[in-house]
Amino acid sequence: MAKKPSIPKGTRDFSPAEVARRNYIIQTIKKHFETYGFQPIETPSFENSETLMGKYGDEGDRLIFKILNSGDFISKVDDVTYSSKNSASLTPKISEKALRYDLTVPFARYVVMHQNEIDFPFKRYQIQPVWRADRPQKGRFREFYQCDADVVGANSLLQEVEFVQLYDAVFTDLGLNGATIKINNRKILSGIAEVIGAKHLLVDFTVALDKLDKIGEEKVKAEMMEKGISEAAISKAQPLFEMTGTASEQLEKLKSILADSEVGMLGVSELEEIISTVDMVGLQSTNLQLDVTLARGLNYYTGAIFEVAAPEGVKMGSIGGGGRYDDLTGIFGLKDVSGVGISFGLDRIYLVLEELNLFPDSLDTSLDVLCLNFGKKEGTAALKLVSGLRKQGLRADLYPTDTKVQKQFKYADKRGVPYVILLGEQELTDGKFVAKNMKTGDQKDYPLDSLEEFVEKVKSDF
RNA sequence: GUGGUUGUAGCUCAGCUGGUUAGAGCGCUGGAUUGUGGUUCCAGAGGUCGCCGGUUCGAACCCGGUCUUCCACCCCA
Repeated sequence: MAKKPSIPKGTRDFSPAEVARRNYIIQTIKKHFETYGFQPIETPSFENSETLMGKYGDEGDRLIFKILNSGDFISKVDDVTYSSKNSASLTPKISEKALRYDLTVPFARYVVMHQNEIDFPFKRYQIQPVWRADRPQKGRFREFYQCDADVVGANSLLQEVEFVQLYDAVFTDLGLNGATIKINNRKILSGIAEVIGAKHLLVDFTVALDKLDKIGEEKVKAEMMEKGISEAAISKAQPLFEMTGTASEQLEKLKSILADSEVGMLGVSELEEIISTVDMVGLQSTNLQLDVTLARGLNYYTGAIFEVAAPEGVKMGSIGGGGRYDDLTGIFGLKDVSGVGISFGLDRIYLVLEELNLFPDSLDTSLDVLCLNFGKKEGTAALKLVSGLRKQGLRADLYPTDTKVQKQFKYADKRGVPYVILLGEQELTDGKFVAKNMKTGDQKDYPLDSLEEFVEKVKSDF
C-alpha cells in the first residue's frame, strides 16, 4: 500500500473556493496598481545565489532556499571542504542558485540589466510567490505571495504620498476599515544613533527599538545594553520612549533631540512634508501614524519606511511594508537611482479578511446555471441551450448524465448554483424551458428561442 | 537555528490509572421519493489511532526517534 502523500512544511494546496478568494484580493490590488500607473513585470522564481546572498543580512541568508547543482556535484568538491563538514563553505560549492526571497532585490537586478530599455521614472508592479526557509507559524509560510509596487528614478516625496494613498485605496476597496499605516524615516533613526554616539550600532539599536510596543521599555533597554550600547547613550535616547501626542507634536520633539544631526533633521523634514501632504489629500479608511520605533529589518532602506498593521483586534503580523532605498541598484553597479516601493502580504490579508468575514458572498458562486439532463434527446437540446447561455456570458453547464433528478438537484445545491434549468420532453414539445431559482424555490417558464429575458434575470442578481 | 505544543473516520472532537471488537456529531452513500435540492425518517460504508522503534502478558494511552501543526524566541509578509 502506498504511503499517504504529503506536502512540505509551510506550503499549502488551495481549493477552488480559496483560489476564488485569493484571486479576488489579487484582482483588487492589481486594479489599483494599474490605475496608479504601474506596469507588470515577472522575474524567474530562482536567481543566481550571488544576486540574493548578502542582501538581507545574515539572518536573511540563512532563510534563503538554496538549490543544489545538477549532475554529480559532490564529486567536484575538494576533499578539504568536503571533510570540513562546514555548511557555510560547502554550500557555495554545491549550490549556485537559490529561490527568490522577495521581489525587491530581483527587481533591482532587473532594473540594472534592462537600464537601457527602461524609461525612467519606472513604475513596476509584480505579484509572484517568494520562498523563505523559515519555521512556519500562523500567517507565516515557507511559500507565500508578495504584491509589490515600486518606482525607481524619482526622488520626489510625492511618491511616498502616492504609496500611502495606494495602500488606502486597496484596503478601502477590500472593505478592510481601520488598518494603520505606520510611517517612519530611516534618517531619523540614523540621526538618533549619531546623536547618542552609537552610529556603528545603528542596526542593533533599531532592531531593539522596534520591539518597544511588544516587550516594553525595560527589556528594550536591556537588549540595547547587551548589544554594547552604553547606558549614557540610552539615557540620551530617553525621549524616544516617551513619544506621545499627534504627529506634529512628535515631530517637534524629534527636532529638539536631533538639532545637532544633519541627517536626522533631514529625516524630520521629509516626514513632515509627507505627513502634511497626505493630510491635505485625505485618506478614506486607513490611518497614517508616525511611529519612531518602526525600524524594519531590511538593511537597504534609507528614507521613509512603511508598515501596515491589521485593524485593532486582529492578531496578525504586518500585512504590508515598504520604504525608500536610495542605492539598491548600486549593489549591482548602477549608481544614483533612488527607489521607493511597498508590498502587500497576500496570504496575511487573506487571513484577516476571512477572520473579519469580509469576502463578498458572490465569490462562492462558480456556476450561474446548471441544466439538468433528462436523456439523450433532451440532453442534446439542453447542450444547445447551454451553448446559447455561454455565448451570452453566463457560466453555464449541463449535467453530463441523465441520473435521477434528485441527485442532479443535490449536486446543483452543493455547487451553490443559483439557477437550475429543467428541459424535459414536455418542455421540448412546448418550446420552452423551466428555470428554478434555488434560493427562493420559484419556477418560471421561458421560451427556448429567445434567451435574453432569462439572461437578464440571472445577471440582475449579481 | 533555539525551546515548547499538537496529531484518533472526509471534518470537529470524545476515548477513565495501559485491559476484549476504538466512539459521537456533522458530512458521505443508498432508500422512503421513476420530474424537484436545502427539512425529516430509515439503513449503510468509512480507522495500519501521523510514522518508525522500544517497554509490557497486553499500548490510541508509557518511553525514544522522526514528520506535521500551532506557539514563544530569532526574524519577518
